[in-house]
Amino acid sequence: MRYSRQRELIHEVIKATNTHPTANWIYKQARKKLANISLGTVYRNLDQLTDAGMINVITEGNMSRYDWNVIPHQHLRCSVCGKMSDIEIPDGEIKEKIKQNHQFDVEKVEMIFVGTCSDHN
Amino acid sequence: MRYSRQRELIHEVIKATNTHPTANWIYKQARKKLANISLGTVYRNLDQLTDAGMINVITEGNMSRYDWNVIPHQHLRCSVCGKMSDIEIPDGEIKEKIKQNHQFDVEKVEMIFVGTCSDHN
DNA sequence: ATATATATAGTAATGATTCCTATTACTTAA
DNA sequence: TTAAGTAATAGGAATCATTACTATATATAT
Ligand SMILES: [Mn+2]
Ligand SMILES: [Mn+2]
Ligand SMILES: [Zn+2]
Ligand SMILES: [Zn+2]
Repeated sequence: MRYSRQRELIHEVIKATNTHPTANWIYKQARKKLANISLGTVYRNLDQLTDAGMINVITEGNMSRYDWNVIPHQHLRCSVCGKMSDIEIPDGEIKEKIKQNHQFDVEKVEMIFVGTCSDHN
Repeated sequence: MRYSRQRELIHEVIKATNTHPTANWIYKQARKKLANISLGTVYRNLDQLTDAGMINVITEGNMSRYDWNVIPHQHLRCSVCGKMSDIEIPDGEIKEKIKQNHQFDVEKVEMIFVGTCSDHN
């Protein structure tokens, strides 16, 4: 994967937010710095950055969301405002139980807790 | 929601499999009994059955999958063969901790454990 | 049996994502 | 410092899941 200004910019955009943005949001931000970057380029680089382990992708729902935080963690999604926030859940014990009870080797854990965030009391 | 032969058939198709099928798979099965049922009808009824709590929908990945089992449970997805199987994870304790630590009311828990199933040893 | 409203089939539209291709721009080695 | 060689890009077309539209059909209450 050789250097490109576009990929660096896309990575910077993702690193600058905690909102778990969509590809289109990243595209719009990137265009502010590089007026004619294309949406295809954004998608291609998001895939490459994901494959390289430099970002994470969250595939729940009808649109993928991207995350600069590659340390394993899980998410709370508010069904009222749509905000997605981080939560740490230790999953070593769960993985071990799944291995024992189902003979299933867990590589990746995806938990989404849908509910109402503290902004709506 | 008034009776229709199409909705009954769609529900029957879902109840007859443990594969967590997609809308298109359900459509193809349904056509075997009702040759000109339309895909739009399948989608509309899947939504209605979901809203009525008669089936569940799994929204991980790029296609929704449907589940006759409405008792809360979670899923293992094999990245080799794509098979999706059920797993029971007690989540009451997790929900309580999320409430205390994040002031977030969890309504729905979606966990997917991606890995390798016992068919590939 | 009739009226009313809901559901359907068939088709068009949408929206996210992927694919295609001529051109551009990193990178490496003379 | 050039000049390949090749990976990456912009722009646009294509794909695929899902949703919207609409004229017709059907369920259900009276
Ligand atoms: Mn996160
Ligand atoms: Mn299930
Ligand atoms: Zn909220
Ligand atoms: Zn498998």
